[in-house]
Amino acid sequence: MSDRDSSELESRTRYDPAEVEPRIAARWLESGLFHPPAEGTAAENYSIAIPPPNVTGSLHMGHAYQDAVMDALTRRHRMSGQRTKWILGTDHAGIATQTQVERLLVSEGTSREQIGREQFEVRVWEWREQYGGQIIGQLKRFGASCDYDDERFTLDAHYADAVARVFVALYEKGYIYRDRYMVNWDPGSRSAISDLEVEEREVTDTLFYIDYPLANGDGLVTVATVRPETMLADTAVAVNPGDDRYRGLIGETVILPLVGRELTIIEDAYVKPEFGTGVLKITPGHDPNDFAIGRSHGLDEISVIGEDGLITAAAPERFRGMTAMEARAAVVSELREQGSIRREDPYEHTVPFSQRSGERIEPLVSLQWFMSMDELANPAIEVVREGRVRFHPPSNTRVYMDWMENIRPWVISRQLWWGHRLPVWYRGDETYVGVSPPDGEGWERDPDVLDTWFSSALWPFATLGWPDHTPELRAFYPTDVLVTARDIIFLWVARMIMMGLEFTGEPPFSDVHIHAIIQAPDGRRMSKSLGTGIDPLDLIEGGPRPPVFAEGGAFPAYGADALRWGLLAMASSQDVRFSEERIAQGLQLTNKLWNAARLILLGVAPDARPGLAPVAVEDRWILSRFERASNEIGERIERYDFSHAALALYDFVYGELCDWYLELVKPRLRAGEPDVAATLLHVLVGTLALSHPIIPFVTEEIYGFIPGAKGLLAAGIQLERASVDNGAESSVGRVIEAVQAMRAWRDFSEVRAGAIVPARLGASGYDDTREHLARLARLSFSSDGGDPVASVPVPGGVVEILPSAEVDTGAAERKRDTRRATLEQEIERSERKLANSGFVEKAPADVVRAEREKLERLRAELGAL
RNA sequence: GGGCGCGUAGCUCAGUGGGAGAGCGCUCGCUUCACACGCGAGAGGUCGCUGGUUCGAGCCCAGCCGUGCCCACCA
Repeated sequence: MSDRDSSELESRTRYDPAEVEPRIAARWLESGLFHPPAEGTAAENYSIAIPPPNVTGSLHMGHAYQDAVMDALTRRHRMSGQRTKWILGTDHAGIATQTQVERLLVSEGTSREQIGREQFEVRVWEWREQYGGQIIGQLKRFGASCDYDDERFTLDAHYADAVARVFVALYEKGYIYRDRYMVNWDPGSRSAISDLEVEEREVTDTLFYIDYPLANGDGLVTVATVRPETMLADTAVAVNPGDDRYRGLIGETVILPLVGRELTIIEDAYVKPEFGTGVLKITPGHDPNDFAIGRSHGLDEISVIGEDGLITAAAPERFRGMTAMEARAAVVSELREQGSIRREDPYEHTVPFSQRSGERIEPLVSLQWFMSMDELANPAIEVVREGRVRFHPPSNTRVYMDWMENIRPWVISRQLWWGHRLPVWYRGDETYVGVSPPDGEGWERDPDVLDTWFSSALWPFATLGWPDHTPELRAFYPTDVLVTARDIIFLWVARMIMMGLEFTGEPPFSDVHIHAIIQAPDGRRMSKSLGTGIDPLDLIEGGPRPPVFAEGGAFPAYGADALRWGLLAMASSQDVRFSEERIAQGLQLTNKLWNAARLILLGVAPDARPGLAPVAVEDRWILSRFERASNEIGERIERYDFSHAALALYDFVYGELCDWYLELVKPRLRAGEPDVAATLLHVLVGTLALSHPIIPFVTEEIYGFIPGAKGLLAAGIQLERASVDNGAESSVGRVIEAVQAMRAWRDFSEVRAGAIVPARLGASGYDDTREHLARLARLSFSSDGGDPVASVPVPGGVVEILPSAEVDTGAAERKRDTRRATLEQEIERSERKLANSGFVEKAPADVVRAEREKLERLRAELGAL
């Protein structure tokens, strides 16, 4: 270590992430370490494809957590020497991006319709130029070790070509087809959307009971509906075939009020006799159930509500041009006037809303492109069943299977302008589907674009150059693991598996880690619109504490390491509340590690090097404990159990390395013992390497000060392994217990904190650690002296406290009484347990033996008092 | 309606059959030459409720209560 290093370490008494992290991030990026050569095979290499964030989005807490997980995995594998690629890119995010730009246009007093499609696309690309780099910059600041030299975008020319090829191939196989069918129409985005983009919300509507007179004038039937305006499109009335009340009416006709159309009374088992009146109006044009019934009975499909949300020419003249809600009011008012409404009840139920626009879904029959999923689903079910793709935790397997086994066709066309335009052209009745435009005159391209998730489904291989047989594809596909939250298992994970199998013959990853969702501190969803979001960058660099926190004020600059550690530590179950305390704990950990390193690096000789040369029992102890911690943390990470890995790391650094080992060896370090310097450096470097995947910045920074260290810690290091040493563990474990017992006694007995207390060691097993006990408990051992004023039990015997001015005998006496009472209680409990014949006969022998030994110990201690 | 979770110290959470733990907060004591974003020692839980299995239950089983999320075509 140079003098400059030394004086720098001397002065930097606190770890300052705000100063360190940007500097380290820059070194990583310059190193080229994150851009692996496209060599070897996917089996020997390691790769993860990032769930591509929206191109114009910014890093939110979900990303931060997910990226901490992926980076821990990526860094760990890279350090082990594998070629490791974290595939990076962004998603064009059709509806989301288009909506943002449309909002901008509105604020400029124009609209996409006014400026036209071509100009609109220009504006979106401009928007992308302006905001597209933001999240990438944030990932760099976060320390995510993605391959930034190889960034993809789902609308790149090559990617677009892959999308078109997939479309054409599936069309040629007959899986993709055009059809008039009922879809979820989102009036907000004026597009069809898929079932997965719809969410059900509780609303209170009015249930209207409306009389439909029989055509023969002989009475009427009453139907119940919450959407009276759709009656304008009724094409039948249905009853349950087993419903005796209406059996005689089947085949009869009723007159549709306000319209006058004759409707046949049909029978269908779907109708629930107990609901309403047991008579259901059938509106195939505006209700998914009615649509199905209509198709099976061959009914007409009338659309009285158009894609613009207005009443169409299919309805009576006087309703035309009204919005659906206006039409409802008009219909109800006319029905009321003619006395056709028999009842109105408030009715609570769930109705579909668009997740995107938040508007109520209008089910419509529409001409759209669909994709049949059954053929693709079967192999995707098979790979999971065979365990070639595994979910972690495994409970998600069932969620996946249930959905896949009941999969329905997917509406893939969207009436948007931002996205992959369908590779489809029309001329009169002709349809042409191909990757390039058809020859000849008069062809018109389909204006629609594909659902964003269609292109996302190709992500793991389209990013690597598919359909070309690139070296990247060979080296990094299939990827190893997919890390995501459970909300996109269907939207994305399932579809990637299906597409991967169909087009590459292999599943795109072998493991799927479904991680916890971080909720706001108050338990609500973290979301910008709810005001419950927390910006990860505010935690990293310091920023205002948002209103979800009661305290207010500003976050300190915790740094990316603290955020990463905190997020990993807090998230074990499927939902977890955000806890700022955990982030603060992460900062403590980085500061602790920094200062432990300062102690070691400023204490050892300049020519000291890491080495395995344990001489004292505590050296063997720390090496053994490190070995265990290393194994445990490694296993936890490999099993996607990041919270326990993070907590185990904290426990090792605090509870073993700093609290005990460093305290135990301070005298030897000051004395300049070369062996202890070697062990200290060895353990320090080992700890840095072990923690690097979780807290990369501070570990890299410290590594730069290790004497003789070359290159980057992120590249991995060679470290000789020690072995577990049970003897050393038990010997040091014993002295730790003894020190704690002595400190507790001192505190209780009100002995002055700094006082050295004369004592006599009346316990065995301290041959190697007698001096440690004396120093850490501030005792001065002697072999003579008068009667002890107190006797403190420690493992293997007692420490007898000799009279001195430092010890208040009254306090010592109180201590003794308390201890006596505790001992008596515990002895009674233990005796009772051992007197229980059931326990002695049935419990395992070692449990019983341990209980007997404990009882003896307690009795001996009581005797000594 | 079906499924997946959760309910343990004031707060956020570990703990899956043999004497209740961590971090933060709180109390007491320490300006001990790595760190006051520090060190040491404490106080504080009938482990949601009720039954059951077991020699023994925070942990296993059943039911109930509370709470969060996902899926689902009852007008």
